[in-house]
Amino acid sequence: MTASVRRRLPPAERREEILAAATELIAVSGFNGVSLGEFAAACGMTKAGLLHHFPSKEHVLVGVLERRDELDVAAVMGDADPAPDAETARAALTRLVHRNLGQQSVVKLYTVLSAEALDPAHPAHDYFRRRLRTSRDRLERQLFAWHPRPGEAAVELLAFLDGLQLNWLRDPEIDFEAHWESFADRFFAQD
Amino acid sequence: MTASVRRRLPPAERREEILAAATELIAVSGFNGVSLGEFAAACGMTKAGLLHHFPSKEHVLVGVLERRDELDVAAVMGDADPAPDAETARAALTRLVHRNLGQQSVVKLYTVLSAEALDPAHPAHDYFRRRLRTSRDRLERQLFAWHPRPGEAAVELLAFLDGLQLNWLRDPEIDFEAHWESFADRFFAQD
DNA sequence: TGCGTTATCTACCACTTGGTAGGTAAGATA
DNA sequence: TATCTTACCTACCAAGTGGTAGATAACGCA
Repeated sequence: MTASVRRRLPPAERREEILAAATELIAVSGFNGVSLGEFAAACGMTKAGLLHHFPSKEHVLVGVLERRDELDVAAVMGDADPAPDAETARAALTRLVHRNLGQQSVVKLYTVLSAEALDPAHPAHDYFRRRLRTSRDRLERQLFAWHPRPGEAAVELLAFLDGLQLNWLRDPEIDFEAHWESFADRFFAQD
Repeated sequence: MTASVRRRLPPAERREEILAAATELIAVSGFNGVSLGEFAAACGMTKAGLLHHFPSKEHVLVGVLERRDELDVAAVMGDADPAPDAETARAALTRLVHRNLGQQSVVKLYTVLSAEALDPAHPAHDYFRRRLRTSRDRLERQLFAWHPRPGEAAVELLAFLDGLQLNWLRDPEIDFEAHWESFADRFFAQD
C-alpha cells in the first residue's frame, strides 16, 4: 500500500475517477468480491486516500449507483411525458437495448449487483427494490392505452430483457438486438 | 467457535447436512457473502469439524452444485431421449416451472451464484458456462423439427425463463406460472 | 514568497477470513 | 473390556478486511 508518486486531483475529478473504477470492479466481482484497497489501487492511490472522499465502502456503492441513475434514465426515457402507446414504448426499449449494447460493463454492474442484492442484508437491497418498481410503473403507464393488462405486459417485457442481458453476459456471441426484435415482433403483434 | 454438545454423524449424513445448509446460505448471500464458519455453525459444528468433510470452502461449493445437478436434470428432463417436437419441449419447460415454484431457495441459489460466477475468477465460472451450453443444446435439439431457427428459439426461451425467475425473486408477488403460459402461448403459436 | 487548506500518505488497529496442527471422544469390532 | 478408527474439537496462524490517527506535501491565494 505505497504510492510512488503522489497525484493530487480536485475532489470532483477524483470522485469521478473513483466511481468509474469502482463501477468496473464491482461489475466484474460484485460488491462483496472486491475491497476498498482494490478500488484505491485502480486509481493509483491508497485506501486511506480514497476514504477521504468516501467515508466508507458502502458510500462508494451508493455513489456508483447514483452516478449511473443520473445518466441512464434520462438518456433512455427521453421525454418527461412520453406518449402512452405501444410504438413509443417499443421505441424506448429499443433505444435502451442499443445503449446497453455499447456499455457491457454497466449492464454487468446491474446484473451482478442486483442478484447479489437479493439478500435483504445487502446495502443495495432497497435501491434495487425501488428501481424495479419504478421502471415497471413507468413502462406500465406507457402500455396502458394499448394492452388489456399493462401491468402483466410490463413484467414480461422487463423479464425478457433482464434474462437476455444475463445470457448475453454469459455468452457475448448472442445477438442481443436480433433476439430483442424477434421477441418484440411477437409481443407487439398481439391484439 | 465452541460446541456445547458433540454430535457425531456418519459421514454421508453429515455431508448431506452440510450441503443442505450451505445451499440455503449461498442462496441468500452468494458464495463471497458467506463464510466457512457460517456453514459450520448452521450445522451446529465448528469450522475445523466441517473441513474434515470438505477440504476447502471451494469444495463445499462444488458439492452444492453437484448435489443439485443430480436431482434437477433427472427430475425435469425425464426421458433420456424425448420426442423432438414443440409440444414435448413446452411440456418439459412447464414441468421445470412448476418444480421451481416449489423450491424458491434453489432458484435463488442458481440465480445469485450464476451472476456472481460471471467473473472468470469465480470458482463456479466454468461450471455455469458448461451448464448454459448443455441446457441450450438439449433444448435446441427438441425444437429442431419444429422451429426454423431452433438455436435462436432456445436462447429466447431460456432468456425469458431466467429473467422471469430473477424478477420473481425480487418480487414474489409475480405470478410466475401465468407469465410463463402467456409467453409460451405467443411463442409456440408462431409458424 | 509565505501561509493555510486539504488531498493524500504512512502506520496502525481490531476483526474476520480460510486453513492447519494436534488433541479428544464416540462408536464399531474384537 | 481393550483397541482402533475417525468425526470432531480447541488453539493457533498468516493474510486480508474496513476503518482511524496523525504526518506530509501540493496547490490557491495573500
